[in-house]
Amino acid sequence: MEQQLLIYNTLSKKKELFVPFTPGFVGLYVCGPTVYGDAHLGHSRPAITFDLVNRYLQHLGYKVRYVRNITDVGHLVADADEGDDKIGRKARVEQLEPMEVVQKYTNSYRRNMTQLNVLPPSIEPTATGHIIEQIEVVRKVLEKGYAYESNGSIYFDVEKYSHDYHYGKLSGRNLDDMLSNTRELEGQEEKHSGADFAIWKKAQPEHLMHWPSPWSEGFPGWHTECIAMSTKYLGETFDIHGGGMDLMFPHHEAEIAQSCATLGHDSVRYWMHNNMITINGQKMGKSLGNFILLDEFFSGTHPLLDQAYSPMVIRFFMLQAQYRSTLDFSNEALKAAEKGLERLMKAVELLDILPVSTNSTVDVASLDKACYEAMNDDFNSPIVVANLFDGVRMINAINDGKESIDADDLVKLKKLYHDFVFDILGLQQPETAVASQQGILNGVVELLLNLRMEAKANKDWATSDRIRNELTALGFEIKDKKDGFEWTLKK
RNA sequence: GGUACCUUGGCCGAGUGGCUAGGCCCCGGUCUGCAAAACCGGUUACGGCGGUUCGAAUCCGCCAGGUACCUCCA
Repeated sequence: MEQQLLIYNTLSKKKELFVPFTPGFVGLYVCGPTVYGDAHLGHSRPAITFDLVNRYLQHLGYKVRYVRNITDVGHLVADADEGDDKIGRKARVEQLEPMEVVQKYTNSYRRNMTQLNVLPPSIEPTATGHIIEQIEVVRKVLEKGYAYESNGSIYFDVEKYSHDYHYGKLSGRNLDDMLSNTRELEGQEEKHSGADFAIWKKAQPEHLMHWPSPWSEGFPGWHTECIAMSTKYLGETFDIHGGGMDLMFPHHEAEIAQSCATLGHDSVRYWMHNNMITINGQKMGKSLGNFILLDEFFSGTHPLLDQAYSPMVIRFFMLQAQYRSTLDFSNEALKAAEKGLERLMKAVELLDILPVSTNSTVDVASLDKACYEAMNDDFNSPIVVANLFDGVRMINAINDGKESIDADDLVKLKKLYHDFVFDILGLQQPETAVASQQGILNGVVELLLNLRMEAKANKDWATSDRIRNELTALGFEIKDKKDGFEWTLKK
């Protein structure tokens, strides 16, 4: 089935029909993390957003090359250009080699992403692995005349660029406003204009990370890594570039500038930006001190958290909001997501034991259509989830004998849930208890419940209630049936 | 100060000119010895004031409140 996918393009501020540059193939580039600390909740938003994009494009049959970089150099701390490199500073604080810092936090980022069931990208290039390519970008910008050297550093000449191209077209900014509003910062005497930005920085003696270049012993400046790596792996024109909204300016604006300056045209056809996560209505941010690490969510150790939340609850919680909306965190909202996910997953399990009839009283085709329509409308996952919950009611009704389904529809329904719940939304059944203990546990519980059956037969309610209540207190859920029982161990 | 966005029921969140998503919570009912689960039903909405329209949560204006970006940020 041919799907007409609409993607909201931040550049045009409109939903546009997605047509890949090369039929059947999609090039997807997403700004990854700067690895100088453990991943927090904010990192999971773009990761999950573009995992959804990646998964859905693949589901539609596209061959996707998904590139997500690891930034391990080149992001400066502090306001002025002469601040430290984040990685270098962290290395000094932790008494580590810079690459040890990089390795440590790359590992923890990948571990968290796996926990969230985020599929690994096809290529995960690092900035330090592409110094040569970045130097080449700087060289080309110089060659085209859109940069100048100043004391061993190279600056992008924004004013000159804006004569020939539109600087600010992505973020809706205008250069004159920017110039008149630019803060007076120290260390800018090397720049011709406040709007200019360094694309190569001469290293000061205290810098731990530096490389030789035609201009100085130094390190890449801002925004060059993405253009260098996206061009290398996806070509001079590629389909989708994603990232957080906070990167629109200056990062992505500067990427466009470097791309136009070196290639003479835009590289990116569809710009996608996920919105921010807020906590009590305020953005999470390192400088605000209100960010919660993913590991803290999974263990429930942060003071703001009432309890631990499993990675799948975090994932499901995010998918219940559209990626372009802000999403406000609260314990109440996460607990609601946890219960909802449990209800959804129970229904998915029921699919395997649903009674089959000779005719259907349910409309699987409409449900299927509604799910695809939601995804095709700029990846509207909350609508998909809502549709899946409509289906949960359908599944439960069939299980209760109030509706019926034929074999053909049941196959379609199973495929629908498999495709959307597992393949596209990327949800997983919660991990089961250790297998070796499972069998013993089953036996013990069955024994107790059989005793309870006997007590019930004798109308010994005190005994039967005691067994049930104490099992419930231990975390079991007991369901009485007409001629027996069912039980599950929650969590 | 400049620019952009947002304000939906107890909570989270879709929708974006008429047919009032969905989840969680709450209340009733069916079932049950009682519960739980499931199912059925119900309650509570579109920040305020104007305007356009046969009709506005949806379009326009003003006001109020909030958020983000403006070289740390996902």
